[in-house]
Amino acid sequence: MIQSVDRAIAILMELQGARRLRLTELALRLSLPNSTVHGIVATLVARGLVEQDASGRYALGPGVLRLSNVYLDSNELRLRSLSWTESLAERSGCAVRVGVPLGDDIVVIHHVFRPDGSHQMREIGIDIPAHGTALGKAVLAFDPLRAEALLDRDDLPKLTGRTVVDGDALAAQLTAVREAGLATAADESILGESEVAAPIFDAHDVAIGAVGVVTTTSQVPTDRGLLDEVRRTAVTISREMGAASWPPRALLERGVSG
Amino acid sequence: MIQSVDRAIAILMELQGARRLRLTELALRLSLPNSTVHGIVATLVARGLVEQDASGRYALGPGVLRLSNVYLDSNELRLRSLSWTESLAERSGCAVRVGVPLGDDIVVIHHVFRPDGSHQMREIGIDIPAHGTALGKAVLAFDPLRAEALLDRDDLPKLTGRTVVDGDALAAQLTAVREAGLATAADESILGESEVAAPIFDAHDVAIGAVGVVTTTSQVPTDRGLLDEVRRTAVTISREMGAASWPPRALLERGVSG
DNA sequence: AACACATTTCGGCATCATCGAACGGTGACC
DNA sequence: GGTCACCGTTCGATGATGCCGAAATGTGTT
Repeated sequence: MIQSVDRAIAILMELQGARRLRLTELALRLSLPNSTVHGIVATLVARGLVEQDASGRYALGPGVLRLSNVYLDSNELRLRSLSWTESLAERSGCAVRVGVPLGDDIVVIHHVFRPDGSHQMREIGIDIPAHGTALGKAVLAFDPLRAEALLDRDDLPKLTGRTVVDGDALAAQLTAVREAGLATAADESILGESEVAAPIFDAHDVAIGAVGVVTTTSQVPTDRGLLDEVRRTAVTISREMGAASWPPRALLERGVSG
Repeated sequence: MIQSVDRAIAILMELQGARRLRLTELALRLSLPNSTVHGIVATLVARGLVEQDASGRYALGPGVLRLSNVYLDSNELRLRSLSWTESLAERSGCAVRVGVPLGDDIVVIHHVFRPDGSHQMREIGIDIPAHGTALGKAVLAFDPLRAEALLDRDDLPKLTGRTVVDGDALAAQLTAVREAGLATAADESILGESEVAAPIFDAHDVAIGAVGVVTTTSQVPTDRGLLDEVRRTAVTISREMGAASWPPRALLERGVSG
C-alpha cells in the first residue's frame, strides 16, 4: 500500500463527509502536518478531483463526477440488475435499490423509483452504514469477514432510535437473515421507511451486493408474496452473475464465526 | 506535485477511458513497470476506488460513485443554477445543460430534460472535448490561457464531420463568441444536435462554466428570443455567483492573446 | 494600520516509493 | 491431458522522492 496515495484518498473521503474544509482542518483530521496535506491536495486540484473556492476552502471537484458515470455504465452487477429491478418495482409497487458494500457502508448503485409517479429523490451514490439497512444486513449475513470486522466495532452509528447497534442483537439478526435468505429493516435508517432485501452472489459465491425494496413503514405489506418477489429477483440476478446455487451452501454452514 | 498521487489519478483516468484494463495494459499506457502500477492499484482497490473483476481486470469501483454525489450536492454553481435552468427549459422547450471546464474537456454538471416528457438520457457527468460543444466554446472564449493551451494542440479530436479542429478557424469562432456573448455549435459533437450557450463568471471575473440549450438541428429556432433567454440565464447565474459585470470588460479587450 | 490566522513555499533528511527479478497461478494451445 | 506462455503478485535493494519544520506570503479582521 502506497502511503501518499492512501493519504490522498483519505483526503477525498474527508471532503466527502464534510463538504468544505480548510487546509488546516484537513491536516487536523488526518493528524498530518500542514505542508504534507498541501502537497497532496495541490496534486488533486491540478487533476480536477478537488477544487478550491474563493475563500481558500477545498471541496471535491468535477473530476470525481466524470469518474462516477463510467463506473455506473461499466458495472456488471448494475447492468444485469437493470431489467429485473424494473420488473420488481412494477410488480411490488415499491422503490427498488441495489447496493454494494464499501468498507462498513452500503453504496446504492441502482435505484428504480416507486412506480406511482410521485416526486422522488435519486438515491444512486448515497451511502448508508451497512448495519442500518436491509441491503447491508443481507450482505453481512453472507460475508463472515466483513460482519466480524463490523461487529468488532463498538461505535456503530445510531441513525434512528430503531437502529440496531448492539453487537449481539445484530449477530442474532444476521443468523436469522441466513436462515430466511432475506433481511428486513424498519425505521432503522430513516424514520418511516422499511425495507426488505436479499443478497446477490457471484460465480465465486461471494456476496457482492444486495437488492431490496423500500416502502413506507405504515404500508408495509403482510403477504409473503413481496418477500418471495424480492428473493426471486436476487436469485435471478445472482444466476446472471454466474452463481451456481442460492444461497451458497458453504456460507450457510459456517456462519459469522467461520 | 506528488508523483505517486499523480500516477494514481492517471490510472483512474485511464480506467475512465477504457472501462476495463489488465494490469499489463495499464502499465503499458503509463509507460511504467508492472510492479509500480500494481502497488498503486492495490491501494486504490483497498479503498474501493477501483475493483478487480473475476478475470483479474481492473475497473472503477463504487468509491468513485460515493464521491460524485457529494460533489453535485455541494457545488455552488450547480446549486445556483437549479432554478434558472429549470425556467429556461420551460420557456425554451429545450434541454438545458450546465458545464464546467476540466482539462480540455467540458463536464456536464447539471442537465434539465427537454420538457416534452420523452425518454431522455441523463447527461450529468459526461465529458465532451471543449472545442466540440457550445458550452466549451463559451468558456474558452473568455479564458485566454485555457484557449491558448487548447489551440496549441494539433490533435484535437474530430467528433463528427462538422467538428472544428483547425486552430485558426476555432480562434475566429472564439472571437465571434466574445463579441456576441454567445457560442453555438451545430452537429459538432453529435450529429443532429445543435446548441447555444453562454459563459458564467464568478466574483473574480473568471469563466467558471457555461449554460446552454440543446435542440435537434432540424428544429433550430431562428428567432432571437432563444438567444436572449440563454444569455439572460447566464447573466443571472453569474450575478448569483458574485460577478459584477457580464461579460467582464477586461476579458473582452485582451482576447486570446492576453 | 497593525495584528492574527491560514495558506503556500523552501530545503535538508530519512523514509518511502520505485523498479528488476523471481514466484505462483491460470488459461491456451498443441 | 500436458506443456507452454503470459499475467498478476511478491520481495528486496537502491536512491529518488515525498515528508516535515520553519520561514514567508497573503488575506481578513479588529
